[in-house]
Amino acid sequence: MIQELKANYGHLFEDALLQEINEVGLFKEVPEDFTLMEVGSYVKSMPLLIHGVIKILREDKEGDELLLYFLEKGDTCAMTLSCCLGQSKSEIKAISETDAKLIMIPIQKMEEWTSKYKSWRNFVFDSYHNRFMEMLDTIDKIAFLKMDERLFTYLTEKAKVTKDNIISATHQEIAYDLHTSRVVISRLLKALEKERKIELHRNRIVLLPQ
Amino acid sequence: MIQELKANYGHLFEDALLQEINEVGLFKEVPEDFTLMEVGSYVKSMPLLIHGVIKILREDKEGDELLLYFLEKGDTCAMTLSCCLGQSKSEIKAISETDAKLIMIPIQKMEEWTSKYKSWRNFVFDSYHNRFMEMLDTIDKIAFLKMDERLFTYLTEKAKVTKDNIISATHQEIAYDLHTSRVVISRLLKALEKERKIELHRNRIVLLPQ
DNA sequence: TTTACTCTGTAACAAAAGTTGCGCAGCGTT
DNA sequence: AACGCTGCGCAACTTTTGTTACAGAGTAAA
Repeated sequence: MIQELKANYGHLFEDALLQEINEVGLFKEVPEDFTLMEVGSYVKSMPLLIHGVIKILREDKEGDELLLYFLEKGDTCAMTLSCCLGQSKSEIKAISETDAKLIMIPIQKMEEWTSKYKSWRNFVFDSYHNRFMEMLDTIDKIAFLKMDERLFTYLTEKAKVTKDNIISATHQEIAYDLHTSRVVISRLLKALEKERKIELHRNRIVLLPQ
Repeated sequence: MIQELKANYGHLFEDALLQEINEVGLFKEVPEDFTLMEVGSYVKSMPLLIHGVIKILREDKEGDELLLYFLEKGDTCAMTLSCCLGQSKSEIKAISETDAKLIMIPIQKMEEWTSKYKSWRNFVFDSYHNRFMEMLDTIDKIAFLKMDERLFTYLTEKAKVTKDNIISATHQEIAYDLHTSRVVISRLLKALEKERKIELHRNRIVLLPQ
């Protein structure tokens, strides 16, 4: 584990902290589409993402979903931070978008490290900052963009995080992420295809270079 | 100043910290509708809200606005925190909803206190947590609610923070906060009046007890 | 009082998004 | 090949939201 830890967090944390992480951290490997966290579940540990992509979703009482943002390697989940420190339940859902590798840190260590390591404190603050910016970005998108623009940004961002111009998803899955209906997505995808921005296939969308 | 500081933050901070705040903090009193922060402005100090209500807005390139949430006494602005620590420009706009009293803390002190005082650290983390929850709430509202529900929640929340069932605002002002058009607001307000949830007057909306 | 301005109500229309229903193509299973 | 399932396309329609235009009410200043 130590190599992967160093590769991703070596520039952030001092050696003593890396050592501690290595001792208490639990290495975890999950396949694609694995539910890492459910709404309402208690948070017992905080994940450091080493490899892969995690998508963070919001869910309302009716079970409607909305994609908030993607986490990539080097990221951690601000909600977990927030919940650990606030001792509360998770307000979000986390699902692996690809297979992923994580290091799980027991929450007791978090407070300890916050006083002990300046680099850890900075990491936590930075994470909050980054997630805060992502949230603003998400709000911008739902508030200021129309569905066709949201859809296209969704596709490009998904291509970006997975580093693949081919998006493997059904129209229904995309509709869930954007909180709309399958028909609407099909309609708008068709329009994007007519504009020669994408190519449509079964279970697969190809982003065309502009 | 020390009394107002103690009254609002005494239970949070230890005496030594209160003393420091009292020494370096700048007391500031602003009237209603005063712009405390513009998008793109540099953040030089962090506000602790002592009295009044501040509304936090998001603005896009076209100048379209959207209300994010209200800050009340005991709150601080997470964006300021985030910007101070990240050394960046403000991404939001802050306007006093009522007249307000604040204590402005120079940003240099923030880092210092973060290592020095556990209570300060907790305050900062709690603020992040609270703001994070507010953001989720805002996202829920724009993503999952229709405009009529958003309007009604807006009115009840505004009544709650100002502690007044009479809301003094024009339809246009409400439209700006909810990022829609005046006509839409007028239409929906009329419907709410027909449902006997509100009473409409010029420049004034009365929330009726249910 | 007259004037000017702001705020609100309403109609008529346009655009965007959501809904329903159905047909068919692709694909794996039997 | 026949069957069944899922994914997609499409038409027709409804609802919601946004736009434009205008009239009248309320208010303040001249």
